[in-house]
Amino acid sequence: MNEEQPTTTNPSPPVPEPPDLAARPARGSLPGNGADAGPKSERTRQRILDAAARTFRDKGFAGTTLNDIAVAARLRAGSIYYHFDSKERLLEEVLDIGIARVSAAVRRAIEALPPETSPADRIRTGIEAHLRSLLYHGEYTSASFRIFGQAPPDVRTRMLSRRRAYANDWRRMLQDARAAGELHPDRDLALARMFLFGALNWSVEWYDPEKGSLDDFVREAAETFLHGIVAPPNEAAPVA
Amino acid sequence: MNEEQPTTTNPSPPVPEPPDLAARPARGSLPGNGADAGPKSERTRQRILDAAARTFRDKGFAGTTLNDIAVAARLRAGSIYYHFDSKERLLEEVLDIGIARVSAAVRRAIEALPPETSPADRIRTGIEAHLRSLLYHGEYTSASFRIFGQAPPDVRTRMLSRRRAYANDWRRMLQDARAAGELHPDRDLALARMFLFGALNWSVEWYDPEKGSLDDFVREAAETFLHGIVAPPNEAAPVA
DNA sequence: GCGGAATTCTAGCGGGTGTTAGAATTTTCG
DNA sequence: CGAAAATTCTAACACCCGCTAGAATTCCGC
Repeated sequence: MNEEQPTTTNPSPPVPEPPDLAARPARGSLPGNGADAGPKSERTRQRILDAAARTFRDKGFAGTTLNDIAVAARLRAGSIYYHFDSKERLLEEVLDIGIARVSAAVRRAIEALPPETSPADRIRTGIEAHLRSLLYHGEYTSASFRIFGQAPPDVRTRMLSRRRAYANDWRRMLQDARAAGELHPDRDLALARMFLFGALNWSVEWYDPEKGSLDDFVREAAETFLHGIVAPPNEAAPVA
Repeated sequence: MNEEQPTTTNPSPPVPEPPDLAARPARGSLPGNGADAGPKSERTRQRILDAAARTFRDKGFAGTTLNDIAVAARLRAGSIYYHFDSKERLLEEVLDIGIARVSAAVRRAIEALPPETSPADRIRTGIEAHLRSLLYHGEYTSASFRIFGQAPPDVRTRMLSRRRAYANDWRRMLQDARAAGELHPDRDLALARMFLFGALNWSVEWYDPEKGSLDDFVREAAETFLHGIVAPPNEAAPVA
């Protein structure tokens, strides 16, 4: 299931990170230059983060050794402490990146829609964007959703506010669709939203990109959530 | 999120366990009596299992100490080894119980239906049974679905066959419904099935029994999966 | 209430953990 | 080039882990 991903050296993904992620303290303060740290060690920082995300996802938080991460990032365990204050804060940043990437991708996709797009179509677009981002940055996003339950309590509560913000985006989208009369009036929207999260996030555990195009997958996923699996009753021609 | 469930002392659940769970070796072999071990230590065994399930679910496998379990089971860590061969096998039994309870509950519920029940109604019943059992034995079942990813490889592969068997039950139910013409012909049934698992199992993370009756919840869940959230197009009276 | 089996506890071994201080090395740039 | 800053490594500390052997205790039929 997790036997050495075919990713060769993990090319940094061509997705612009949301710039406000976390004003990182950067232990070695720069002398005069107040701007960003030299990109020299920034790349090792990224290597550590990538390695941590992948290892956390595969072995869990407590099951991951700082040495595991160090080996994957091609340095020694002690050196990690030059870039991060503790194992816990390393986890926190990984979780943060995972949530931030997904929620930013969804927001961007929806804002790119023409203003007259119907609320139901916005939901469809949101689902597709969530899935794409979830499956593309598998290391961070699936770590974010698999490891969350085992995070130390303080980390978890700090993450919860970020989650809530993302959940609010979806709550709003669903309410808009209902207000437009596009949703079945009996549906419980809170349940539907949690259902959706469960269904979508679980896909990182089983989706296999070799068994069909990603485009088809995300389209079909949105369709299944919006319309269910039961055939519409209008011109049902019962076979035989 | 999991701050001390209101369960006081975890009363042993009144659900008859499937009897073929795992012919447990019972280290202290009995002299003449070949039948089951004396119920004396059987209850401590259960206490250990309950404590292990809850602690595994809350802290993950590697994050759980044998001492954590021992404290929750009111004995000393070394004593656990009288009942179980290793931490790994303790995990294995917890996972096993979780899967077995859910799949047995679903099978039983469906076999209790009148034979003329339509395939779609069978699916509805299956969903409701899965959810009920999932939420009722929260310790084992949610451990089973949260911890699976962090289990040691050999444990995981051994569990996978049990999972596959349960998945096959669902595959069959969905195929029957399609053969009966009750499902939308375009739907991808493999995707729908995984969607369903994700949505249902995620509910252990958020469902709050104080916010509405379980009956309403499971009914609404089945409805959402079967028909989706979008309003049927027939007599759509656009408001405004 | 005695005696032997069943169950639990105590104490400890070997090993691996996160973390740190300081030395060693590499990078940067005047 | 050479010195100062940035980065990495080495070696160790204190601690806790899963697990085991054997002593201590509890249980239970006679």
